[in-house]
Amino acid sequence: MSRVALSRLGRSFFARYTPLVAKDLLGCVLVRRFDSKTMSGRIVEVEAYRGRDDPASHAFRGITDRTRVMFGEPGHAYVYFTYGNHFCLNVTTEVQGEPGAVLIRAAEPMRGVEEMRRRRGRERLTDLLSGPGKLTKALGIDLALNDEDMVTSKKLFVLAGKKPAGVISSTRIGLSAGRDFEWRYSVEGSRFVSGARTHNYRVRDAVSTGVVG
DNA sequence: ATACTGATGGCCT
DNA sequence: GGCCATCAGTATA
Repeated sequence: MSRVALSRLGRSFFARYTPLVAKDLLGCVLVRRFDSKTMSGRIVEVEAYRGRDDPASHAFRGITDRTRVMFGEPGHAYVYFTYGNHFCLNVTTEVQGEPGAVLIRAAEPMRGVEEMRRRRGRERLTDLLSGPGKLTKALGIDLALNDEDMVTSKKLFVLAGKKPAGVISSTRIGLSAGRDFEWRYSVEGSRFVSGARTHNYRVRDAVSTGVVG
């Protein structure tokens, strides 16, 4: 059995222009580790958020209690609670003092699938990590992990991965300001991105399995 | 396939 | 008080 040693992403990876970090995170492996369980997924969809130049960013209006970690050391988890129901996971970017973060929107399940199913209460692989709120629920990520240093953490980190063949950039989702930037990046052709169900993939699945809902 | 809506709570003006 | 970096369900067709 052969094994490829994947190395953890270091500080310098994150200390760069946020849209570049976002694009380079595609294909990397997000790992969530508990004492006895490990879950992981290949990142397939992300969004970049910056600061004063980005009206969609939480950091647009400057530093607050919530956004402080976006201004801090790169490579930390920025976790926030939204819509009264969900958590979203970001990784901070840019050099210390310069705000930036990449929202991890979707991933392809790898290790710990049964644990993710249990936490999500859903069976299909494409329902486990295919959206920012789903992903945090499946991986057990909440405010307790806010500001976690993902460069050194045993609980949450990112491994380098294979660069995807095709990358699509598009406008970001679920916001009103900042619609002009194409800072959403996704792996071309992936069935594991958010909203895939409402596009062509359901049809393809139905054909390949011979089952139509 | 698309549209909409309720849940539910923190953040910011 | 209004607005969300969301999701799951329902309605309509």
